[in-house]
Amino acid sequence: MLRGNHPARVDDKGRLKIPNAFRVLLEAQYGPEVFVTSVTGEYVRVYPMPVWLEIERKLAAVPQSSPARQRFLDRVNFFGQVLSLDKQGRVLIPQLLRESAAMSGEVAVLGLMNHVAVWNHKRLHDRLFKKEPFTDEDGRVLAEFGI
Amino acid sequence: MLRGNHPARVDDKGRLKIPNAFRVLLEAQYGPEVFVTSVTGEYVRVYPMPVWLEIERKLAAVPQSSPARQRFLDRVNFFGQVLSLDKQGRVLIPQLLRESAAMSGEVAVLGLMNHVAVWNHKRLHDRLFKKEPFTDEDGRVLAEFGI
DNA sequence: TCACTTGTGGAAAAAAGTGGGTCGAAATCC
DNA sequence: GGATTTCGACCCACTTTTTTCCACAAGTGA
Repeated sequence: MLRGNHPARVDDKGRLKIPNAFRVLLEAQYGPEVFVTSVTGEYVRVYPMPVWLEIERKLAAVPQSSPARQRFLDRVNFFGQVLSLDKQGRVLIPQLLRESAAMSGEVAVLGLMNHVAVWNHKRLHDRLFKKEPFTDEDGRVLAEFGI
Repeated sequence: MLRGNHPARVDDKGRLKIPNAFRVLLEAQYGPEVFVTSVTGEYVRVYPMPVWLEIERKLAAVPQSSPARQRFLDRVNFFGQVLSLDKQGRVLIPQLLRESAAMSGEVAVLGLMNHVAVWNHKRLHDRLFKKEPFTDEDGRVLAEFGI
């Protein structure tokens, strides 16, 4: 299970090094192939191929796709691509994603159980701590779960 | 059960020595793996892995995550990492936490039953005695509980 | 004082991450 | 169509970081 944030960087060629802590788990459990995509273009998600196939299966099982669901799928496909890790454990982020999701320089690779999300570090930090400052509501949640 | 404050220090390499009083209890009851995180970046919490998994389980059980709760989780994940104690009973605090939570030099390791909180000593002291001076209200609480 | 535990610092080894270079395929432009 | 450029795949070598291990210092109690 993938958890926590391992910082990484996207180099000038657009290659993202998957931090080893994640890479080892991913490869051991799911193999070298991944599906890279984004819904909003704000950040990128990297799914191990088997996990992505399962998601696809679920989506296909829905009998009549609503317009919203259809649009969603179109978006995912617009940005989507099957990739595999190179010998150094890197994936080449497609140009389209690099631009919209600001995949360059410092990024945060977040473990989300069976896949990872990749954010431009600054973008995520601003979002979590500047745009959305700590509130009383947060305090309540904190107390509720003892975190 | 972990209680009280054991001072410790974070060395130049960012390694935090878990005071032995805590370490022995932690390892004996939960093993060497911990989840280190923070919500605000102000201070750090170190959970034995089994304890953290239990919290995760509880969080997952909440049916519809509110935006507040989701944001909260994102924050925890942003600062989080799975680590394990080395042979000397130290954990390497991730850079991100070292910076935001001022994890260097003297720190206070506070026992909170099933996990510990780690504060920069000065920061905690200032907070408790300068920013939040002792008030009549405190006196009342003190009397109420006979502390 | 001596044995023993706890905490500290740092060297050496191993692993992880980084930066390019080359080559071939595909796209682009005369 | 042929020359030129761009881009991605693959590979190699270097640098940096992390881990592991060892040894010593300080503190404690008998």
